[in-house]
Amino acid sequence: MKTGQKAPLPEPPDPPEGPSARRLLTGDLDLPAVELAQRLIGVMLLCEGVGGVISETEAYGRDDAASHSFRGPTLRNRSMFAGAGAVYVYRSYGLHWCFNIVARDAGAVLIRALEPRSGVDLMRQRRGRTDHLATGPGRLAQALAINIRHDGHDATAEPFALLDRLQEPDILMGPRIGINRERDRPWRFGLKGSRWLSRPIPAGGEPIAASVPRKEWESLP
DNA sequence: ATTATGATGCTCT
DNA sequence: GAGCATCATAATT
Repeated sequence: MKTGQKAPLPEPPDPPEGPSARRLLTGDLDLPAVELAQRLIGVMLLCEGVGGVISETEAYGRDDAASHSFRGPTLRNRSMFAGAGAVYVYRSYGLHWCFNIVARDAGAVLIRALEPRSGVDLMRQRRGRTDHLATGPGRLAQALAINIRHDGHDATAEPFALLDRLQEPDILMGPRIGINRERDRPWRFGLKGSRWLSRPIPAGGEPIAASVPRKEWESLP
């Protein structure tokens, strides 16, 4: 019998998604932030061919005090006002880059984690380690070499690619991480059962029907 | 296992 | 000067 030792994690194989997945277009991204955040779970994100399957997202709405767009356009957040499908990149805590895809009406979806699938060796090299390659927004950006120079680019065009999922995933929801305002909104979404999450989704964050928006979350009290 | 803390740069008050 | 949509390391149960 085994001791309590945890088994080393097998590294992910290359391209299971294959070339058959449809590439998402700007029109696919023109959704309210809460819907887009769910729509992107299971989608493959690549930057110059390096990336994997999105496993965790967070939605930030226009009328959401936790959102960078809440107080209107500024130099930093101008990409959030560039229309759905734009890339919004900002620096976090002075050290890390965070990658967002802009949703409808100056909302955005923070891509918080993905399952490495393509270019894993390069991701390891950039991260300087073999595990925890893209679980967490700062780690993800480092692994994909995303930085401020990508701000304002089109998420559906080179160097980026979004390849659609082939099946509707089961999605968990929970409170967003690292914010102090609007803590009550369960706008963090994760692929059910995935180990590629920055943190587990707390129990009680019940599964929701994949990609079905809940209107009651969309309006402010 | 969980909690604390320092690093670091930019935007807005 | 305050406050971050964070992460890695160290200290502590």
